[in-house]
Amino acid sequence: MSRLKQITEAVRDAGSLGVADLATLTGASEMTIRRDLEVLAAQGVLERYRGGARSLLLRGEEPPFALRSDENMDAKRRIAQAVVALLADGESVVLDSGTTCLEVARLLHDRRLTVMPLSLHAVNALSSSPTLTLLVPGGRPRPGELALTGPLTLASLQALRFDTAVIGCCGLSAEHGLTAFDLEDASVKRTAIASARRVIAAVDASKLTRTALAHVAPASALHAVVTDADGDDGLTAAGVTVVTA
Amino acid sequence: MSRLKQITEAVRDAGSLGVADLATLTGASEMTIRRDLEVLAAQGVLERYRGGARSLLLRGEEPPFALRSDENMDAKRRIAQAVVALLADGESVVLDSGTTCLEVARLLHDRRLTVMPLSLHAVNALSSSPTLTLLVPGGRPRPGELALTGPLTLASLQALRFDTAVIGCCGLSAEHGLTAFDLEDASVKRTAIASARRVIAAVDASKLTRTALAHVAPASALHAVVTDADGDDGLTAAGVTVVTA
DNA sequence: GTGTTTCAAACACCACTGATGTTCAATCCG
DNA sequence: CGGATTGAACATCAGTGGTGTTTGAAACAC
Repeated sequence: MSRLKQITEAVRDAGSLGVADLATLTGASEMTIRRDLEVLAAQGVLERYRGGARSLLLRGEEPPFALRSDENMDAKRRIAQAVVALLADGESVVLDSGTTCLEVARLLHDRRLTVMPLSLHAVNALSSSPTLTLLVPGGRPRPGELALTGPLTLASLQALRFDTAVIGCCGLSAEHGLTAFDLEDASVKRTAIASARRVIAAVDASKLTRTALAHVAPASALHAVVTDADGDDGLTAAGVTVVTA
Repeated sequence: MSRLKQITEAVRDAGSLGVADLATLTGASEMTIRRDLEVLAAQGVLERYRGGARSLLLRGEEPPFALRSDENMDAKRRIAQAVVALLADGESVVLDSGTTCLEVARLLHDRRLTVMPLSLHAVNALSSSPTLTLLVPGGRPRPGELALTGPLTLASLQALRFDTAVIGCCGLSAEHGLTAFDLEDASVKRTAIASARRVIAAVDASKLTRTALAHVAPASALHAVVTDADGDDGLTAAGVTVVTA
């Protein structure tokens, strides 16, 4: 686990912590801790005060992208591999934001597809590909996440029809369907789903038990769910194909 | 001058050249030359054959972005500084693609503005800014250049009204107005100009004598031209304010 | 105001990365 | 077949980013 994440969790659990405590905890020098706290404060994770920092992370809120990106890497990579196996050459694909979908993007680099990623991270991962046709949606990128949202994004999606939508999410259950932390994001996901003939959800197992604030779509809107553990949770009963990577 | 550019020009001037010749010319080893040629072939600059490479660069065609980006850096930076000095806080700005405008983007990082860049390079330069509101236009990024073009880009521009358009170009003269190498690019620039109240052209002196294929707008459509040398070329007579950086 | 704590800039250090050169076996072309 | 060319593998080296230490300044407590 990276020191940044270690600090984030320690401060979140304690509410607030001193620089010296964090130095002891991590084994790093106080100066390094200060530099880390500066980074985390810039990300909005916590708030500096003289001598320490206090957490700004609320329950039910998502930790910032930079801290999630290297979490569960192997699970995400396996899920991504299973997802790209479901895509046929020549297809047009809309690719959601999030760390799991970013792994999917990395695997698409040499494929022959038309892809519209909904996050600038994925756009950057794909912009050097000579083989695929890249379509960038308009929109306002959310800081850190770089997920595109807003009316320009919705308009870009509504102007097109895709063969497949690959959707990541923050929560998925048979009962509550697909849910997201951010309202704007949810509306983008909904529009992406509406403009695709086939919908694949890429969800690591930790999301299968969670439910987030914003409702995106019922589980029945999904054609396939790719996940890394066999916690089915009644999705098969709801008529969804569950693929275990 | 970078070795890549040196190789590009040598091959362009000779039509084709051997690996050994290039090694002697640049002072690098043959292996390094081969690796360079591989890079340049991937950029579409030249074509490999056993023992050497042949140029693919036509006259009147633009060398790829990666080779232009470090050309005339100081001139570009001075022009960019003069351009940002013309922008007031709170303004909404559409920022064209190209290397000069990328320098402008770098200087906007800490300003308070609303910016829509027309190239992914500029988007990346600005995506970490906490102070400005970044709007990404939709579109298809052109390889290398990463300039956004196509109907999605035009639609994004037409949906908005900007205070100022900062436009780069490939050629500018009082007689032929603003011109660009790429037809799609020209249509994007034209739309950007049409959706802005004020138009600033950022043009280094080498462009003031050149004229490219695609017509964008007459010189009279520009409110100000920022350039690095005082080669006026009759622009002032055409009613354009010329700012020399 | 004074003393203590905390902070940030400056510098040194180290690991790591990316670019380059060298070697050598495989490959291509005449 | 034979010489030239190539690309893979390894060694080397400079540049970079992250970390620790020092030191003077700033902030806080009294």
